Amino acid sequence: MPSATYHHGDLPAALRGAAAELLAERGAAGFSLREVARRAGVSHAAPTHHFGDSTGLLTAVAAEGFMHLTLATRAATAEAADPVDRLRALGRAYVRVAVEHPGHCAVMFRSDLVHDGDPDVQTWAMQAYDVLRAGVRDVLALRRTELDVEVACRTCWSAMQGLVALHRTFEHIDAGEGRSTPDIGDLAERFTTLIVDGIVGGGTDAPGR
Amino acid sequence: MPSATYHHGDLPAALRGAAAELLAERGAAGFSLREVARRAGVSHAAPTHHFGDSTGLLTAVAAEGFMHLTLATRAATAEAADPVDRLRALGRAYVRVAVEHPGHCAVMFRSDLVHDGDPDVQTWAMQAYDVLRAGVRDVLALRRTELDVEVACRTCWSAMQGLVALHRTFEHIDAGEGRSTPDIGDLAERFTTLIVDGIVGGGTDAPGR
DNA sequence: AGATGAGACTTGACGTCGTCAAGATGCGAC
DNA sequence: GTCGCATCTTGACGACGTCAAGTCTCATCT
Repeated sequence: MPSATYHHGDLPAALRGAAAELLAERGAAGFSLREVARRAGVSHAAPTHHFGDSTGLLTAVAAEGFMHLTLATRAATAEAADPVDRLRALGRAYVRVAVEHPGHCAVMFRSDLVHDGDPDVQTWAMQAYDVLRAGVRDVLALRRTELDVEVACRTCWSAMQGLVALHRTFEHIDAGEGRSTPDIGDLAERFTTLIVDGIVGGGTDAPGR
Repeated sequence: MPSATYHHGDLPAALRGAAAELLAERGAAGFSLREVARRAGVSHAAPTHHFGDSTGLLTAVAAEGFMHLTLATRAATAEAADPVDRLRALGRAYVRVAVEHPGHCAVMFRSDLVHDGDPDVQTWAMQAYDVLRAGVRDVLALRRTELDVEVACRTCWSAMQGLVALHRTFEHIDAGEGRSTPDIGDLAERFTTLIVDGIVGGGTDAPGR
C-alpha cells in the first residue's frame, strides 16, 4: 500500500480540491493550472505528474462531481416513500449539488475541457443516471406505463440541468420586470411537479380521462 | 454616416463571425483572441479597438446568438395554428439554433465569459423570452389557467437548454447500453409533448378529471 | 486643393499561461 | 546500505491577453 504521505500527504486530492475551489470562484474561464498548483503549495509542474495536463485534472474534478451527484440523489431517494415526492426530492438534490459544488458542475458537461469517455466519469455518470431512472420508473408505474422511460428521465434531467444553467438568466429577467426570482431549490420542485402533472394535465393525483 | 468600408469592410462583423466559427470548432476552451484576429486577416490587437477585450467580443457573439434565437422562435411561431403544435415547433426551433449556431450557444449563458447586463444581450434575450412566454400562455389557456406562466415557461426553456447541454452525454449513455440516441430535434418535440401532457397526466387532448 | 484631426489598425513589449525536458530528492525493496 | 523508481522542482519555450505608442487613412474645413 502506498504510504500516502510523501511531501504533501495526498497531492492529487489537494489538487482536485484547489481546482474545484478555483473553478467555483472564477468559473471555467478563470481556471489556471499554475494557480491551482500555487494554492496547493507545490511547483507549477507538479500537477503534470498526476494528471498529465489540465484536461486530466478537470476530468478528475468532473468525475468527483458525478460522484457527488450520485451520492446526493441516492440519499434523496431514501427521503420519501411516495414516488412523486421522491422525484421532487431528486430534483431538489440535483440543484443542491450544483449549489454546493459549483466548481465541479462548471466542468461536468464540458466536452471541450474534460476527456469524454474517461472510465471514472462514465461510471459515476451512469450510476447517477440509474438513480434517476429508478425514480422516474416508479412514477411512470403510477399510471402511464406506456411512456418511454428514457424520454421521461431525460426530460427531468434536462429541466434540472437547464435550471442550473439558466437560473442567473432568470434572475436578470425578473430583475428587469421588477419581480424576484424564487429559490432555485423551490423551482426544482415546481419544475418536477409540472412535468409530472403536465401543463394541460390534471393534478398529480387526478384520475385522468 | 460612417462609410463602413475602411481597410476591411466591416471588421466587427468579420470578427464576430470568426469568433463564432472558432468557438464552434474548438469550444469555449479553445477560443483565442489572436486566432480570431488571424482568421479575420488583421493584427492581433485589432479586436481591442472594437470590443475592448475578449469578454467584449464574446458578449457581442452572445448577443448575436440571442438574436438568432429570437428570430428563429418567432418564425416557428408562425408555423402552426394549434397552441401545442406551436410549442413543439418552438422547442424544435430552440435546438435548431443550438445546432446551427454552436459557437454562439457556447457562450450565451456563460457569465464568466460574457458581460452580464450588456444592453444588447439583455434586449435580445428578453425578446426571445417573450416569444416563448406567448407560446406557453396560449397552451396554458387551453385548460390550466391557474398555473404560473413563468414557471411553465422556465420549465420548457430549461428542458430545451438542458437537452442541448446534455445531448452528448445522452449519446455516451446510449452507446454504453447498446442503444442509439434519437435526433435532438425529435427529442425536443418529445420533451415538449411530455411537459404538456405530464408524466402521470392524460394525452394532450384528454379532458382530464 | 491642401491641411488637420479623429478614427482604424499595426507594431512592440510585458507578464502569465500550459507544456516539455532535465535534474534533484526521498521512500521502499532487496 | 544502496539501488530504483515515483515524486516533485527548476528552467525553458512558444502562445496568449493586454497595454502603450506609433502609423496610416479617410472625412471635413478653409
